[in-house]
Amino acid sequence: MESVQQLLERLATGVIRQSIGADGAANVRPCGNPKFGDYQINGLLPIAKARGENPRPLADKVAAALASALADIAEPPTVAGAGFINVRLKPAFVGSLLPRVLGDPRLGVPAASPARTIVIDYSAPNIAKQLHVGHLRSTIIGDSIARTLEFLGHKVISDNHIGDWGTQFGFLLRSKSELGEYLGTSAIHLSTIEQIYRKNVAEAEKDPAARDEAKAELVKLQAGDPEATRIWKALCDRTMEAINEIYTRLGVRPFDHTLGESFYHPRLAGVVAELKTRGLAEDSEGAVCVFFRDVPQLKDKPFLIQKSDGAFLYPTTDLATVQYRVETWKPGEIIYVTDSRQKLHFEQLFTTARRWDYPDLKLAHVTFGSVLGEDNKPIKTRSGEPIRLEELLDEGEKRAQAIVDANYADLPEATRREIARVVGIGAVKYADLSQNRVNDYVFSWPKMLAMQGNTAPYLQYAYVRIRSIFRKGEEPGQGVRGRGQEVVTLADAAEFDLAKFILRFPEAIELATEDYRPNFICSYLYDLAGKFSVFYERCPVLKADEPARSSRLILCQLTAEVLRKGLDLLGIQTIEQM
RNA sequence: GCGCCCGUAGCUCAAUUGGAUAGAGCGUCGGCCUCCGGAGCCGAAGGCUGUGGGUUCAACUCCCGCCGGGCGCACCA
Repeated sequence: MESVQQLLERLATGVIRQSIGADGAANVRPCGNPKFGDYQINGLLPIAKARGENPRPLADKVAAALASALADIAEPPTVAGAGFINVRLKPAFVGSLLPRVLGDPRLGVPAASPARTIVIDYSAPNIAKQLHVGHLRSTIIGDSIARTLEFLGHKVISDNHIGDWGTQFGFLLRSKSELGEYLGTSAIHLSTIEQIYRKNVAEAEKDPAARDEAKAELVKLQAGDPEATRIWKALCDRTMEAINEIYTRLGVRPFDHTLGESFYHPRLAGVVAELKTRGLAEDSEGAVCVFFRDVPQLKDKPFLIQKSDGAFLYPTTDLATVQYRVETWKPGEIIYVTDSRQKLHFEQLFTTARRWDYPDLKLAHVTFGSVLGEDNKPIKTRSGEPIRLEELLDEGEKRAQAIVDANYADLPEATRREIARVVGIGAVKYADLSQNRVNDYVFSWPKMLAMQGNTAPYLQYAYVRIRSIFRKGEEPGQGVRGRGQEVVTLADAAEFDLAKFILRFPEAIELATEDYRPNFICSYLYDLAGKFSVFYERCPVLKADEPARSSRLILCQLTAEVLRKGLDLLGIQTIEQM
């Protein structure tokens, strides 16, 4: 269904055209300050400027015409400031909308039009390595963006671009008999594989013979040697098994595709040849490069697609990946979620891809900053190693468990454990998603697990309190829907305020989608929970007389559903009690 | 050297993409429990948005210059 903002935009733009004959958009925004009203029309200022007229008289004219056009929707609009038109919604209009939102599986969020095919590339772990904090942001930000785009009705294709090819396998395969033993018999832990890798790297640093052996192993693998290939395959399988366990714990959606770098290997020579033929790439100092001489920021930053020894590089694979994705899925857009340090690489990649064959393809690099420790430096263990995701999730659950045990000793143990799991994992994810992704953020257990402030536990608790009303009142919740009640009465200011805010869920989704910023969903949900709290303190639900009781139950139900859906778009679960 | 990103309350962060009086949490101070879950709610104090110019009816937001911090820049990914 159409959102309130869209409705106002459509109507006001029409009125502007009719009343003053201008083509400009109404540019409807929520009012920054509620004292002015609910929505403000900002579009008259640019129109007046273009015409060289005083905006106030123009705005007066439009406001007068709007009064009748919006008669059922809003109070007569008023003009304020430099030429803003303020719109104040009528309770009856808002009340009439709520049952429709309740009956809408999308909770009032309009479907994307047109729906597009969007490939999203995130997480991208490496074979033979454990997931660590470095993978956390890409994985959960990507997952949330994928969920949100899909909710809007787009065709989303998630593709995990695994690091399954490259020099690390030379070092690993040097120990292939050792690996073969482990991989052949039982499940080997990734930490053992990492140890073997580190041992070989260390040896190669000291001993040139060891280095040559590693190189020779890599060559064998790349030439398709059966033994090397078998071990490599087993390493990939074992790693993905372990990584999928973490994905399951994290609650990220399964990837639609997991196509690693190795998948693109057969295409690489062709990519280089084609770019050279097309004149986009050229030989330089023995290697093959793409230059961007006409782009000021990139003019002294070549993009290397083939080494002087003939080997291909990360950029080559990424170009081949674009080619494959376009051929296979014909997407309108490809989104990459990686840390901001790779920004230059993606600028080069995108520029090259556009020049190559894909001028109309939208390419987006969604960047994010580092996770910092309490010392404001990238978070590490005492020994300087990256923190493994497994440990991190363990600790989150453990800390949540301690809080739950202390507060709810009366609940059965299994219930407490489930609560701790949902709260602990949710807290870690929410702490990350609630922040503007471009900044670094400081990782802090006490803050993310706090019950007050913009945290997952606070929102989960808000949800639980609402569900508790339905349990207590023996109202099944779903019973509220389909009761056939047409109008919600909104007598109290707190009811009206909450109701209007529920109708703004689509705005939050739109903001979050435009710039791939899940934190807009977070701050909306936090504000929603705050408005609900005010309502909850001031307006008894179960003890209220009709029709207030039914109306309030609908408000409760809607708040709960929006909270649950919003958290779901963040990849965070809710529970019924905690 | 070149390029990119970031400087907002004591601390950790928001700010609807150029809109009206820059908002939260923590911390500090003060209120609210015969009432649906107090892990809660309400209120107060706290700001020259790093800095100097510019564009605009309007700038935390855009442009230029400084000062701080981070990151990246030819054979790793």
